[in-house]
Amino acid sequence: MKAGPNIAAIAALVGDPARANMLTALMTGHALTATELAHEAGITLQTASSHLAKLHDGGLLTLRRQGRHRYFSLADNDVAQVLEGLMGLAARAGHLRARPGPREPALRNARVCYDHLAGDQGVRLYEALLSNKLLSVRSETATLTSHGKTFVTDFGVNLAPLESARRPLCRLCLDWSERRMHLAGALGAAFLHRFYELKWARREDGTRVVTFSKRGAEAFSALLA
Amino acid sequence: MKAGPNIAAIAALVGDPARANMLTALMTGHALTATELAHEAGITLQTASSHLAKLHDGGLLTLRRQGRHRYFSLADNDVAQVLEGLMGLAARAGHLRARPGPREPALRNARVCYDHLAGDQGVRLYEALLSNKLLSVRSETATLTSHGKTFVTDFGVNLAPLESARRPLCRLCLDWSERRMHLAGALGAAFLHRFYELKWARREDGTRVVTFSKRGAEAFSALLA
DNA sequence: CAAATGCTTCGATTAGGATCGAAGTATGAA
DNA sequence: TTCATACTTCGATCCTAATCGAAGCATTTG
Repeated sequence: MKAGPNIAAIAALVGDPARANMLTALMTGHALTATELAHEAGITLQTASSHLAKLHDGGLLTLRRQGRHRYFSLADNDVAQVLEGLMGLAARAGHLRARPGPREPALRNARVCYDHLAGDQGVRLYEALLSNKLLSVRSETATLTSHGKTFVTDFGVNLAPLESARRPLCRLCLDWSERRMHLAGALGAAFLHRFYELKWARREDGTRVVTFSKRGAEAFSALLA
Repeated sequence: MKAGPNIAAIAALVGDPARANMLTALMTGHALTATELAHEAGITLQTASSHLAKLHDGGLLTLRRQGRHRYFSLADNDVAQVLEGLMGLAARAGHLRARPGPREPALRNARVCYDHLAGDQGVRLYEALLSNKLLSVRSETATLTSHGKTFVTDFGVNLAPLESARRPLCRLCLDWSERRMHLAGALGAAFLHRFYELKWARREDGTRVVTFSKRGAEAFSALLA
């Protein structure tokens, strides 16, 4: 017997197909109700309720009661990151879902990872910030340079509330498709939110796919130049 | 049904206690035989054989036949990283192993993560390299600065074979205990190897714990200063 | 208040897979 | 060739946990 945390319990939680489907659905970053998650996983409400209780007990989900609804979401970005890691291993092992479908390439190009942009475009954003010296990396949390702060503010993101919040401003997250780092944390979320706001991009309903409009893609490229 | 890799299959592999024990044992980075792993997990050889076949099929383990032994090891650092991530979630959820024991603090201080140094000391090393500008981070793979190359060579690491190898020289890895980045990749492995060589540190038998000698700890601190 | 919606708990069924004994295969040593 | 070691395969057993129907609880709406 070895010392250390018991990973089997947590992994077993993710290891059930129904639960894995629910967790995958929550990777959009949206909070979903028990009913929605049951539908997503293709099981009855009773079964879903039991699964959700387990996931909640295991610390993978947070629960927000609102009226007669119970909204579940991923506990935090750490959970999302482990799920992305598992996706990486699964993709490599060739354990792709039944039908890769036409969405697969779109998913690799740009997708929501909990609440920030991942995929090829997510990596592009992160790398551009680095090479333009707007971001400097040190330990897990990157920090904005003074140039970076100006840049972000000019782009229309209000930094003050983000900086005072408990959540780290900049964090790094590893892609399963790109196998490279991209920007997470409050700033990562703020960027994606601003892209939506400017109508540069939008989320495909019920999926993690993010599509850039023609104008949005051009503006995005110009921003990174 | 969502698009994307099937994480349930992989997670289920890790989700069985016997298999999780084997994987945890392999986090030392040492290759182990089926018999050793069976003993480690507390199961018979037949059962272990079946589990190992599944882990191998799932791409989590690599197999090296040597004589009448079959040596299993983790497929690569990606697998180790996901396991570390799971440990982080498990530790947080309070799902610690039966008895934390006196090894737990030692494990947090310094331990082997696949083949490089993790824990508090691992983070110290990484941060010192960064703040002394011996290492610069960009995307997932950090790179040695020219000062860094001199430093590493002076320390007694032969860089040439590492640089020409297929394995990335510097990679980053996230701790479950420290929740911070530390140095992995060929260079991370080389550092740990050199620490052993200089007798600054040694591995506790059968565990992931790394203990620094008094002289070793002093020398290590001096190196990072 | 009653009715409807959203979710949980209980109980019974069922299926998958973890386990080990026994027998079989492969490699090495004598 | 014979024996021993290292491991795999087969088959039977057993147990956990996933599942859903039915009933119960909570909250909102009318």
